[in-house]
Amino acid sequence: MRDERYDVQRVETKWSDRWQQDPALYAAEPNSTKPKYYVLEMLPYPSGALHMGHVRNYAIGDALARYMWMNGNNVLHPMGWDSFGLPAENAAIANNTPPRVWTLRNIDNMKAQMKRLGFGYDWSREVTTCFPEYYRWNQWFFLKMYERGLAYRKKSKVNWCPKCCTVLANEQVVNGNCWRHEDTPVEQRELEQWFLRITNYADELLRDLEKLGGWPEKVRTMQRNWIGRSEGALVDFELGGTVGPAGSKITVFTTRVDTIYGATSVQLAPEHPIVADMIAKNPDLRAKVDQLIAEQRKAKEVGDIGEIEKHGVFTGRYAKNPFNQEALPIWVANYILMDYGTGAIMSVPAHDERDYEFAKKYKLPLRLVVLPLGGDTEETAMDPPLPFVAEDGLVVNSGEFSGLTSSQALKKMAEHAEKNGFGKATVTFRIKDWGVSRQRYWGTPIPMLFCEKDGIVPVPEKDLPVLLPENVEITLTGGSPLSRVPEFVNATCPKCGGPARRETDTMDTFVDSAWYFYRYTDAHNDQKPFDSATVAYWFGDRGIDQYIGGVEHAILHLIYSRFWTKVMRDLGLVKNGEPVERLFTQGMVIKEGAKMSKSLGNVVTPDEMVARYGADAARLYSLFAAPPDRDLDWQDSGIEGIQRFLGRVYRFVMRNARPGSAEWRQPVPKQLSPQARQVQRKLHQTIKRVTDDFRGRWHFNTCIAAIMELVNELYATEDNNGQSSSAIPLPLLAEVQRDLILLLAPFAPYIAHELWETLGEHGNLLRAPWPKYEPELAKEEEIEIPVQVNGKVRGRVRVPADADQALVEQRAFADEKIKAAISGKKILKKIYVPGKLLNLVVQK
RNA sequence: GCCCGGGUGGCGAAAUUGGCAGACGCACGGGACUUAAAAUCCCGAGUCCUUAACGGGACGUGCGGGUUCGAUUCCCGCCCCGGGCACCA
Repeated sequence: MRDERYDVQRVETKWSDRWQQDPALYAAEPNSTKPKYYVLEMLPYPSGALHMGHVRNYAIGDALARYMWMNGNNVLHPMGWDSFGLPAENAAIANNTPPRVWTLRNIDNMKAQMKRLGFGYDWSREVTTCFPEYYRWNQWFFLKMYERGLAYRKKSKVNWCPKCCTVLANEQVVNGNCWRHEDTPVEQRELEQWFLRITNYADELLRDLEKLGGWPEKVRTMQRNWIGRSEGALVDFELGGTVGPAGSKITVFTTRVDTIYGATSVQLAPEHPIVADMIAKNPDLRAKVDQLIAEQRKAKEVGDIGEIEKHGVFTGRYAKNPFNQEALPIWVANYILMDYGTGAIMSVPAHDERDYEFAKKYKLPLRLVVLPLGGDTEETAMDPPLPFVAEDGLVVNSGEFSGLTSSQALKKMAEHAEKNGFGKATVTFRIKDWGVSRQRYWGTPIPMLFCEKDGIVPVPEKDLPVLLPENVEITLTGGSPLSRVPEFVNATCPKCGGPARRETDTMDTFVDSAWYFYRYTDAHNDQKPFDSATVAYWFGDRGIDQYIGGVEHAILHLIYSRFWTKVMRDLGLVKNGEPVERLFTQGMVIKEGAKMSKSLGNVVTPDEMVARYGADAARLYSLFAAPPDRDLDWQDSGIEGIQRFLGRVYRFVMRNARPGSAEWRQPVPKQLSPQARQVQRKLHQTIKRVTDDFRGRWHFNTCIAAIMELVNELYATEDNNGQSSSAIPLPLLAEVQRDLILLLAPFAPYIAHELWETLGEHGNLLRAPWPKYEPELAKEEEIEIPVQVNGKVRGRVRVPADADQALVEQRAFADEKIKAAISGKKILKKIYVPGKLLNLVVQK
């Protein structure tokens, strides 16, 4: 009798070895006539080892890829390594190992882990971003952008992380701290930096979010906030007196120019350039302004700039409101930010919360210039509670604009300002150009030269790649490590042949991940980043069919990728305007309600799980324990249950497979015993549930639960000897086992392959057709209808599935419990929901 | 403060269109097998009250209201947890 215990390690290593000997197994097919499907999981940083979050991410993607293969698609399912980055340099210092060696060792280890976990990737397309074969195209794109004015150099205040010893993009600053060092405040430094003009695309990036119906609303909202489009007007206030250069003026940005007659002061950011001029003329101001700057910096560092106590100082100067020629006092205030708008505002205390608070504190006048629109009582209309900030209202006390609504006035006043040369309607964005220079070694060298004679000169395309030199001494201080490598720095100017100095900064690693998924389609092209026709095949008009990753990349990686795609489209390289059609963001893996971390000692590692329970169990549990979009609380006892379930599947098949029997491949008889019908019905209901979820909401936890129910049903047919009941004809027993294995295959490929063989199947399981759901066979013949009396269930009746109301009522009225519940009461109403329930409403 | 999620047994969760709340799994209890244990198989189980027992009853999806024959599901008001944004002018 074949009833051995499931030897997970034996079976999994057997198949793992077989799969590795067959590289074509998971490869996309060339010249395929099948529909294409591109499923992608976010590539990992090779930090050393996979964690459970990776396992969950890849288990979702791999299940989908396998489902798509089984449904006859030509699937592209690649994997790669986001392998530039600072941790490699830290490790180099700590272990005295070159970043390249450390990185490649990690890749080897993580790749072995992935293979052991059974993820089906097309390794022939593997992309490793730290290889010159890849990063030369980063450099190529950079040159293309430079040609088009999309890459430029400017001196600017930048975010500097003292731990990384490098610059951070705005996106990499979290609450004033470094995104990698959450306890390290970012410093401001003035540096010459390379920027990519993402702001050129700000409007399109915002607009196209509307097209991304396959993205989570949450991610779209985050991007919308990040882009931060705001319509308003610029208005010039001329400076009175002699401060500043002759004829100088302060330009304010406002979204509410309709309230400009209510302005009672002008407020400047402490770091506004004109403040420096004022200090020069009036040194008494310096101490106070310095204090405001300090307050602002401190608040930014702590991350509560939103709660800073408002302070300000009057400069003693006045500026002229161009609408009514009124001289307004100029103040410097700590709640005005230099990096938004123009760093200057007009203060309208009657119609702005912040201005109101400030004006109250410093006893500045309030002037009401907008009243509520009709509908309000006369009294509140004339005297609304202040500040009155409603979006629309009636403009009053505003010269020729009085009587207009706010929305009319916004337009008219902007036009008026433009006609008279002191302002215009404008749009500002919160998003800034992407600073890509990093003063680090382990990244893509920026392909630029500095020549004393010719200035900034791009490296000619034919000289790419600019190779990252080996054997570079790495320290975390003193700026770019490359600047200390003379062989690298000293170059020849391609224009004049004279000496030139090479750019020693490297690129932000988000450049690498901004376009890597295009490279997978044509990973070995040494003439171009990729062949456009090949990309067109895999991306279609709308991008990657399904992208899966963590929500932590909602703005950084995903906004850069969208930008890069639009640039490539404008370069004529791709046709799609967006990189990703459908995006899925999975939840985090936590343990005992907390993030897994070494300090909490609650880390569960994939290696440990594979060794104890096997890859199938680890994958299945990570899909079973919660719906994939929610956080998953890892419980060791939970994975034990999955292990038990896999053992049940294994033992059932080992006991009931009869591939040698003559009947094994016969068609299932039409006439079946009730018990056999029950099994057949359950099978088709299960096929429907699993298939529907793959096509729809991806609640794999309920798919797996459904498969468990099917297995429980099968166990219920077994007699005491562990033999399936003779009431189940062999052809049906064969079919239900085959389909069970097929349904399980996307989630637990190892056991599925093993048992597929046990069932006498020799073909490739990955290409076996997905089981077909037949509604007729899934149908119940008899159903139970709950009968309610006044909304409470008082009994149940069994009726044929197609019973009409009359029959249900007849059975209900014959039921003792129902009779008792309604005896002597008048029936007011009968509600019958076909196939669902009968509710009798009786007099109380 | 604003915008998204979420709140259901001892625990992870399910209920897809307003129709039997708690599928599936964990932990737990009982039984079978065993010299014994492990493994395995079977059975039980929301809470409370009641009954010798079979059974019966009430309550129950964060809280308070509402709509409805009927609400975990829809509406209004609140509380708590997680995430994002935040003097953005």
